[in-house]
Amino acid sequence: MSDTRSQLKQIAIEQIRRRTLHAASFRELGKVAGIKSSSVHYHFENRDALLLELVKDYEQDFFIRLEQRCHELSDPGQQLQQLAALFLLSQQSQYQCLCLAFAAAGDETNDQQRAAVEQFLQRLETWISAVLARAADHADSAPQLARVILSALEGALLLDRDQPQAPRLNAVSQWLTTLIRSHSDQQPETL
Amino acid sequence: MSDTRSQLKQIAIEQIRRRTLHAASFRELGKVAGIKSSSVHYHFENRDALLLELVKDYEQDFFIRLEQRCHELSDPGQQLQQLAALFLLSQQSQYQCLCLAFAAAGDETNDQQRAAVEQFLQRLETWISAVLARAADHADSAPQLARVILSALEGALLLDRDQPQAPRLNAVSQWLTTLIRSHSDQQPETL
DNA sequence: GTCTATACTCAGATAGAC
DNA sequence: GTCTATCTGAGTATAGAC
Repeated sequence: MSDTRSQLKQIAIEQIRRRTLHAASFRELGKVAGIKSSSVHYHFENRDALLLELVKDYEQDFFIRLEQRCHELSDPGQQLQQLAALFLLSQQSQYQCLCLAFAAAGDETNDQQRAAVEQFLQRLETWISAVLARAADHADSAPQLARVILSALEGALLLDRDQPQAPRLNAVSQWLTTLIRSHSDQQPETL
Repeated sequence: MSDTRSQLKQIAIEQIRRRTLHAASFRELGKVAGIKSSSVHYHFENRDALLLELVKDYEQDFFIRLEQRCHELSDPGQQLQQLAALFLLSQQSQYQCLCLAFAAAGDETNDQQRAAVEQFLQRLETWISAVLARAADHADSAPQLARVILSALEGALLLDRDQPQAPRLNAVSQWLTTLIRSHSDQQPETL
């Protein structure tokens, strides 16, 4: 699977998530990988093609990890916490959400890339909504609440950039637990 | 107040909020204003100085508008709705939050600028928290809930970029009304 | 205040040698 | 696969003419 190629993709992801989309230039990728930018062009048709590939990979990887974590969990509240844990882990590693970085880049992305980002967001919204629907009597409001939760998680991750204590993301994570508690019957044991 | 200077600042704000921080280059500002980039340098020491000025202006303008809207409102629920309305208006005009654009720009900003952004965020958090504290019995959780609300509003605004229907931001706005309803005694009249 | 001219750097992309 | 060399265009910034 072409070692250099996948290495370049990994470097690109790091640049985007730790810095900005803009920072993932062919020159920079080459510099980090120890080759010239012209050699990077050998592995990818152009920059836009690479970026699109990254978004699609990201969606795959994200949901694989999410499902792995929720795999043997039946409680909706615990599943939501796993999602929050994924965001908290990301924050601790000083990683942004790749898709949010794309969203923030605005017209520096093309239509295909924007569509791929939107697909990721809607898939995650759908996932959250399905979890909520199983949690309580709020089956009607689940899609709406899912949008709020996604917005809060993504917003908090971005706002807590350079904030080691992650005050916003922790607040969101904590809020999620209270949300589920009021939606389901079970009592919390130890917090 | 130097017409050209304030015009350049206005153009810069538009570039950042409609596109990205990156799009607010001296060349671009000059092009839109009809002068050369070297002439832009006459009005601002350098780009970083301009950007810092913009963030400080933004904080001022934002809270002036917010206070104007809440001026003769005593109900906390209505005040929160005015905040949401500000975000919805922004979305309709296809404007991002300037501070979120800075946050997303990561290391393309300097320490001073990041500090100014963080100051804006904390001031808004404090404002929301104060409103919440007056709303109900949740005085303890007000600061935490304020962080969730701010994250949700900012996140939704960014996620709904290029989404004319603004599904996330509308969901957040609606969620805010239910929040207050359950926190206060009064019944909603007409939505 | 604005211009031209210039210096330097960075970006994407391609041609052709090895 | 990677290199050098090159083109084009964009960015910050400065010096000095008008």
